[in-house]
Amino acid sequence: MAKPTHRSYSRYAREAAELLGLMIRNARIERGITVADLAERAGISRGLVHRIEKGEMGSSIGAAFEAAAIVGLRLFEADPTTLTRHLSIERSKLALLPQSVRTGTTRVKDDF
Amino acid sequence: MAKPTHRSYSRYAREAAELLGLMIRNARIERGITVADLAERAGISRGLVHRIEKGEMGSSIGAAFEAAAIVGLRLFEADPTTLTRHLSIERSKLALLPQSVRTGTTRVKDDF
DNA sequence: CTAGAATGATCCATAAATAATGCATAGAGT
DNA sequence: ACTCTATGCATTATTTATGGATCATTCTAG
Repeated sequence: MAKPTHRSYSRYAREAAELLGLMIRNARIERGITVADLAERAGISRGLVHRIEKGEMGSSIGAAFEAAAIVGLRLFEADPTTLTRHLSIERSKLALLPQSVRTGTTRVKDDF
Repeated sequence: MAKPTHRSYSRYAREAAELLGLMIRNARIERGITVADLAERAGISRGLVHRIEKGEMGSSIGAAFEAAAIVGLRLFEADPTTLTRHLSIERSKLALLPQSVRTGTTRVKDDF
C-alpha cells in the first residue's frame, strides 16, 4: 500500500460492516459452530474470524463473504438461486448503461 | 501475512462479491459519477474502485462498503434507518445466544 | 472522424492485513 | 465448585493489498 495513514468511514459503512459481523456471529452460534471451526472451514485464521465478527473495516471481502456463506448467511437477503438471478439482472442493467461517465460537461442524469 | 498462497472461495461467496461490485458500478453510473470521482470521495485509489467493482475478493470491507454508501447503495436492502434498527436487533439476538459454543459434546442445536 | 476523457490494466514501493502462536479470561457442562 | 474449552487479545513474521504513476484502449460528444 502507499499512503493511507488511517482512513475515515461514513457511519453507514461502519454500521453495515458491524451488522454483517453480528449476523455472521449470530448465525454461527445458532448453528453451534465454534470460531476455530469456522476459521478452518473458511481457510482463514481464528483471529480473522474474530475481527470479521467485530465488523473491522480492514478485513477482506473474500474472507468475510466466505465466512458468511459457511454459516448459512444469505447476503443481500437472497438465497443462492436468487443471488444468481440478481447477478444476471445486474449484468443486464450494466449492459444498458453508458460504459463511461462524462463529468466534463457535467451531464448528471438527475438534474433538470 | 503468513500462509495463504492463494485461497479458494465458494461459488456463493464469489457471486456475492461480484454482485456487490456490479451493484456499486450500476449505482455509480446511474448517478453519473466517474470512477475517479468515487475514488476521491471514498478516499481510495482509482484502481481500488475498479477492483471492487470487479468483485475481487481481496479488497477490504471498509473500502467496498464506503464506496457503496457513496453511490447511495443500500446494503442488505435496508435504508440507513432500517440498518440501525437491524443493528439493534442483531445485538439483542446476540445477547440471548450462548456466548461460547461447545463443540466437545457435539451438541448441535438442530439435531433431534 | 476527431479530440478529449474515462476506463482498464500493469509495475513498483510500501503500508497494512493476515497467520501463527501464546496467554489470560470467561463460559459451558458435569 | 471444578474442569475443560472457547474466546479475546497481543505480538511477530510474512504475504498481500493498496496507492501512485503510466500507458493502451474504449467510449462520448461534437
